[in-house]
Amino acid sequence: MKLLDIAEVSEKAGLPPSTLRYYDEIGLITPAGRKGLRRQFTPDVVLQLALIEMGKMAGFSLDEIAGMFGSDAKGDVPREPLRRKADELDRQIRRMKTLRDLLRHVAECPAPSHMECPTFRRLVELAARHGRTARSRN
Amino acid sequence: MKLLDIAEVSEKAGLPPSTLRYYDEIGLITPAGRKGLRRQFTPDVVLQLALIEMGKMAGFSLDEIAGMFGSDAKGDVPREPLRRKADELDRQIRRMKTLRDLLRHVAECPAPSHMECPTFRRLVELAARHGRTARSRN
DNA sequence: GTACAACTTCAAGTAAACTTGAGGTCAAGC
DNA sequence: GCTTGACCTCAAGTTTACTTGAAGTTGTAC
Repeated sequence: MKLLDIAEVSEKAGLPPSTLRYYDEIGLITPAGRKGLRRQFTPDVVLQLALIEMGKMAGFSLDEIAGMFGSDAKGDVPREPLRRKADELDRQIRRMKTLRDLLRHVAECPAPSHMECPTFRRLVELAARHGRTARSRN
Repeated sequence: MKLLDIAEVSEKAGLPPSTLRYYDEIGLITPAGRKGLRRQFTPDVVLQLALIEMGKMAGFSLDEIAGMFGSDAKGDVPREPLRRKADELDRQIRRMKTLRDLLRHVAECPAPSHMECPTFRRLVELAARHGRTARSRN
């Protein structure tokens, strides 16, 4: 299995080397080894990084992402938290759809101020309700 | 029209007063007036705040959010950027659905390490492709 | 066998989005 | 009319996620 050096990973993942070093430092990714001082990565790391990017875009912190996928070696990831995160994602997807509709509406709507447009208000109120049932304390 | 003081807004919006003052400071929200030193808000601000929260969860910065909804008074929001943001949201929604499926799969999957599970790899590769076509430089 | 480009470490800096704390103001109830 | 608690301002601190820069190391090509 051919190993990649940091520049290759950087190019394939579209992330600067400094970020990869940082991720290594905090334990999000781990080089397969070193050649001299230089980190050598397995090709899988590119997939891992894609996963990390996805997690970030979904609003999870690097810590949370590490919690989801980083705890290999133990073999046994905590399944219930994962299911809860998936549910949280579902709620968030719903909110994002509302926001998308809202943006499209605003781009179309001729009302002078958004807050004066009944369609706009209805959409925001809808979204607010979704938010309320979803997020609680912390 | 009854005005709300900061504590009432704070409670209705689920945000600490310090955040509301900060949002005021950066111009994201604007009190209708002051009673002495105290900010007085119209009830609409609660809806605005819900909107801001949505934008944040969708990964937009406060600056971007201000750009979407803050530029009232000019009457004329730039429509094309809004449509582009909506499109970006669509792509992100797709990625989040993949991530959700991924999480549900991991919660179910008996494979010792995720990277060894072919279903997992397929999903990540799928998502990576989505990401690639979506995000370019900046 | 030496040059050099690409790596390395480590400390410090940056940006966004808040929070905290000290010290001050003031509207409302008694 | 005075106390009090909720507000205020302003500066400084915090967290997350990186980036930058200085100074050192090393694999590869010549």
